Amino acid sequence: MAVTIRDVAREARVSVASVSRALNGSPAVTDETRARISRIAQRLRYVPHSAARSLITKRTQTVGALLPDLYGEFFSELIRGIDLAARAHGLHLLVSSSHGDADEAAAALRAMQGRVDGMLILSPHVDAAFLRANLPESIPAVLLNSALESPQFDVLNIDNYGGAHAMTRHLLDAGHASIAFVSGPGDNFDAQQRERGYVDAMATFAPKAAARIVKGDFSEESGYRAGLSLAKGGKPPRAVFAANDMMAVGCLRAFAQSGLRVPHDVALAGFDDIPVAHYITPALTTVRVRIADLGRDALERLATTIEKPGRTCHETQTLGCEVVVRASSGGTQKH
Amino acid sequence: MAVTIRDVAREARVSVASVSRALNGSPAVTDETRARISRIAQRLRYVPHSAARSLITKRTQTVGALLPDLYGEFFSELIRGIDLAARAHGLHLLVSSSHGDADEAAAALRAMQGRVDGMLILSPHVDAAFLRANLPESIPAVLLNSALESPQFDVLNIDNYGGAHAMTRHLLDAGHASIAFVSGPGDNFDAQQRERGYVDAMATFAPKAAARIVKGDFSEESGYRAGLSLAKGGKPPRAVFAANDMMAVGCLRAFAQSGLRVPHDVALAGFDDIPVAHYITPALTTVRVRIADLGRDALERLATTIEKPGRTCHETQTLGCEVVVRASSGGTQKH
DNA sequence: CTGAAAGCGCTTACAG
DNA sequence: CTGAAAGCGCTTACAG
Repeated sequence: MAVTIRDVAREARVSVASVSRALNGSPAVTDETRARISRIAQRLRYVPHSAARSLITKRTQTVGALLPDLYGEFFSELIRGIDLAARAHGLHLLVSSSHGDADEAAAALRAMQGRVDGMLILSPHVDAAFLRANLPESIPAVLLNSALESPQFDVLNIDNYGGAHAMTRHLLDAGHASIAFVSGPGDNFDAQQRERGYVDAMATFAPKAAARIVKGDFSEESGYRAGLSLAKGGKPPRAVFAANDMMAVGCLRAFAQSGLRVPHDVALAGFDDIPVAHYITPALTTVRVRIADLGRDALERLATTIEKPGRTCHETQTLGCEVVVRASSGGTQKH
Repeated sequence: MAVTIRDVAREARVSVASVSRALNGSPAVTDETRARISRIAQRLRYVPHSAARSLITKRTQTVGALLPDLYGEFFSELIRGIDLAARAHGLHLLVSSSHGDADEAAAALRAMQGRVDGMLILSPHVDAAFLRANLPESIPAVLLNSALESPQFDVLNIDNYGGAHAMTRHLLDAGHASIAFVSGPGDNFDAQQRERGYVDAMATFAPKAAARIVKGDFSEESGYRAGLSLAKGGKPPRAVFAANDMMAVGCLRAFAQSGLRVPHDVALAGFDDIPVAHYITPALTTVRVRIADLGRDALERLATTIEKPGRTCHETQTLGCEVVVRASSGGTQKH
């Protein structure tokens, strides 16, 4: 049915070995033969059977991305960055997401085994024990946004701490003496780091002002509730720094409803720089994370590891963030 | 290195054939044997080599998604829907995007060949000739949002026409007698359909009012320019219907800058219902497209075709849209 | 430079 | 119910 290497060989009156060599660029073939074989392969629309090739080369030319979810701008940007870099390396991309719990993530990891030459893993369920149990040692992997600091793995993180630290400092520098923080889910790595950044910056640059933290869970709704509680409290802070943009959007709604004007009565800042941050009124001051770059860098690292399996030096790398000042913190409205 | 079926067979003191049968649920194996083999396979962490299996079964348990891009909410939602359904069917998902031109798309199609059991194709470069040249007849495929109406393929479209028609009618019903339309790129299938919907609805329900079309290209910037030209024109329309939400956002900016209040002076509507539509002020009236559902339906169709290759009846199906009334058209603000 | 042959790890008629 | 054997479509030492 499908045309195989034998069909090409027969047509070209050579052995299948020669066809293989010619098409794979082996030097042990005359240019003339190669040209003739190539022409015939093209005419026959021969495409090598990837499974057969994988079986013998032990390579699939495919990388897997294990993600907890596919919802929202963060993941689409991440995949975009990965995909772009994968194309550049001639690698296919297998995605697997929607893992509600550790068992599902483990199953997904197992299902990918043998189908990929390496994996990009971003999952809240991943810890050292999970990886030992579910990831064969032999398969190259890069962990994204992981608390894990093991010499066993390559880890690529966003500088949540530095970003939050810088934002807190920026708000203080802008003259907002009291800053409240709306935190993310307690078990979320990003959320923890951002909170630490806020707390430390407060301790360093405003040692007299008390840190004030209201709990949220990254959802707009939780930001709304946090905003209401801050607005109703006896003494609203001069600035509110939400651990992500969606909660900042919720705060904004709460403040508007409570008669607090942003930035006049209270400055507001978020984290992530999702598109909405730019389009709401007032535009949201936030910390920009170059998510596509994260995906690209992760793939580059993985590709390197795949190509040089001998390399044993695994490192943890952190990608910088950038404070973006917009109207919500009273700064100049920048694009 | 990796554990193979032979290792399991040796350990269980049976033939590889029995291991294969036991693990694949063949009835020709005693429950006892199966249990023992399963236990051993598990202990050894045996995972069947997918390439070897594919080579003989001619199945990869993988579907490919060919997309022009991965940028923005539309594609992330689409992939999310596809991924969810794929998981449910036990299928892996290979994504391939970023095809700037027809040649790149063709190369991507070829590269996927042999790696997937079927394809989901969404590409502006795809037409009948392209598919004839690059898609083997034998491989099941579902086209998304394609102008192609061929009995050769399954096609799944969004009801761009119906949605635009309904929105236009809604605006007219709400009392906005003059409606201007900001069009999308001329060569874009969605854009064409939306424009047709607007034009036809105007002709039917407001035969005396002239249709008024300003060119855009789906970008926020083009919407901004269109908005400026409408605001500056001698007589601004009572309502503006942009062919997508991003252009509506641009219009809003232009109107605010020109001193036109929305919805008081001019009503505004978009198409897509991206998240931003909900969060801008005033919230944007728009046409909601259930993109994740589109992805899911497409995968279901593909899975059906893969499972029953005999089915020759290919059909074109259209997914309905829904008018979402928010503050920008003066309607009740609905969530 | 070219070919015959082995072998990658599976599945599945075919015997028994 | 179980096993020996063929074969899926490739690549790559090994000879020549």
